Amino acid sequence: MNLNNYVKIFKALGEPTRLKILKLLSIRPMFVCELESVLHMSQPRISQHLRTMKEAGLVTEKKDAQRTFYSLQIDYLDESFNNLITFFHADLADLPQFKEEHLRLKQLDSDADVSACKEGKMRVLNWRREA
Amino acid sequence: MNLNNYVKIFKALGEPTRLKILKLLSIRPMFVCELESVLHMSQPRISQHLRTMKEAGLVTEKKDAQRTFYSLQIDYLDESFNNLITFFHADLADLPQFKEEHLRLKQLDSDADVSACKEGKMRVLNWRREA
DNA sequence: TATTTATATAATGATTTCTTTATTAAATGA
DNA sequence: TCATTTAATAAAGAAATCATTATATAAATA
Repeated sequence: MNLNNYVKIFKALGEPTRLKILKLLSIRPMFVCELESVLHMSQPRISQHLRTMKEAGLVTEKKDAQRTFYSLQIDYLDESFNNLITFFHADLADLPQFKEEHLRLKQLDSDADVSACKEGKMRVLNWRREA
Repeated sequence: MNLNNYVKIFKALGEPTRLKILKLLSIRPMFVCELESVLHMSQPRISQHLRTMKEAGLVTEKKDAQRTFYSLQIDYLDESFNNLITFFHADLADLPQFKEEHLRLKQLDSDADVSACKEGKMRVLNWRREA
């Protein structure tokens, strides 16, 4: 899983209306109009949040005639949590998206001049002054 | 833990720059200037994101002379994940913040007229038409 | 077929978020 | 003391997000 995926999932979770919807769906799958009745919120508001969560993979939908039935994907949520923890435990060298950062961190940890601020003497090799 | 807490934590996680900072802090605690060097990002940008994450409880700081040393609170992250899963498994009746929703859901599940849209005949008791 | 129902989508405005550019503050060192 | 280093904070503008109102679409029903 890449960074953008995590951003999508956690951004979807970081909003009070969406958390309320998810809590209700944790009880049982529901139609949009049921969420509307229980939450006392407008239908577009609920539909738009459901779309965000669908795109994040947190819910799935199933059409039933003109209604739409939404289900919480608790397993995907759980898996995403585990993946993020794994991501934090991963070696930087194994994360292609952190290639540059990995190189610079190695420098920082090995090269006294570059590590600079660690010794309180950042002077010369500050990247802000390069090119 | 209440809803606002979850919002803070997940909002903090749902942003690419912050995820990158957290990944670096997962390797070892760092000074702001180290993050700056490794990420090649401006100091205020990093400091502001660190503040957001500190307020969410994801990182802690320790002053060392004029520098600040930031640490990832991976245990708190893990605990928060578990808490959210527990929240989703909790009985609605046990969540004071969902008192109204609990009542309305009981109605929905028991009262044919109110459950309305489930049967495809939402007509009379739509909350939008009340008062 | 015309109307109603259920939901999605679009448009708008208000608020929030993010980044940059200053500025401030506190500790260090010449 | 005066300049430098490190980091926090403030101000400002651009972009994204959220809720509302309005509209569109598609299925169900009268």
